[in-house]
Amino acid sequence: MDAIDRSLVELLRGNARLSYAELARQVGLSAPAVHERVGKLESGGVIRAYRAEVEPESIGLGVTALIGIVEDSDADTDDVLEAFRQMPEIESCYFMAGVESFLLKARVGTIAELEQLIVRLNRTPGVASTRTGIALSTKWENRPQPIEPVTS
Amino acid sequence: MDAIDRSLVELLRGNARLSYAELARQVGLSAPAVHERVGKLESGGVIRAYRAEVEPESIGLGVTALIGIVEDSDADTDDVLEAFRQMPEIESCYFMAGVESFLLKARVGTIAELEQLIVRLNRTPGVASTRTGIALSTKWENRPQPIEPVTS
DNA sequence: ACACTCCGTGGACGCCATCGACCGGAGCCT
DNA sequence: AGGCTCCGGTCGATGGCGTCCACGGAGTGT
Repeated sequence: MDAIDRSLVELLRGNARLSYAELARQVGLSAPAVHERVGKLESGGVIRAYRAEVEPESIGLGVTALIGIVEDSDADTDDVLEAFRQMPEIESCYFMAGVESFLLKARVGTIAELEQLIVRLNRTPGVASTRTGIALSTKWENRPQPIEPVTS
Repeated sequence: MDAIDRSLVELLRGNARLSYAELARQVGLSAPAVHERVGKLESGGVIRAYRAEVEPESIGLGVTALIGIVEDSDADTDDVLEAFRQMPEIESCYFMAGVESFLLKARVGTIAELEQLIVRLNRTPGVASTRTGIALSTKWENRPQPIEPVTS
């Protein structure tokens, strides 16, 4: 993970569809060298995936909610997690410090669907209570921040 | 935005680096047809960007926090937003219903940096108070959910 | 029926991805 | 020091891909 690798990661975070040839020009290596480096970043787990970022409304997901979860004192956290994993509406899941063990980011089409999701969450074994906040608008999301040149 | 467009969006959400030729095979069209459709999805704002998803720890961003912001009663929301926009640590920014006007997802390298960020947030004109939750671990993030075949 | 538009196909051509061969420097053993 | 090995790069070749363009059929309004 040297300076060139960091440049490659930064370039691909900005535009995942850059060709190897273009990446090579940007970092001053040959295309095969870049190909190999990127391959290692992928198999080494640094690059997890390449995703198109889509306007949620246009795929029928206009409602974004952030939901805090309080667990029962005797809950099995792994089971709760597994239940959440089965709910495709939950796009992100953080295990948090604090009273609320989890914070979920969920996306649904309508408020009615959100209601159903919350009911399902509250019914989930191990879940004591939920607290839902609705995002009225998303100002930005997953903005990549420039990589600080830390020598590691 | 027909069924084929939805397939293309779904394929690219799963893997943004698929070639046009491969997309074409998957949806049963020719490569130029796919090229044109994807171009229209991009310029029409449906596809906003293509990003590599990176393991945050490996780029020195091991600490994730979710921060709720309460505004002063006389705050100018646009100014507050603009101040947030200047802080690269803030990866996502949602305008929320409820007492906390904003919910921010921030990523920093260390707890010390988080402390500095919180201080800066509290000093920001228009910000009355902040409430920070620390993510101990990220179970998953930005998992794409399958597109429901809504006819719109 | 005609013309127009939209959206696709097929062909062509230059660039790109990817493989294999080669090469030079770093580290190490003798 | 000399030489071995390994790592990681360049170079060259080739098959596939991206992308432009000309063409054609379905649907539509006049």
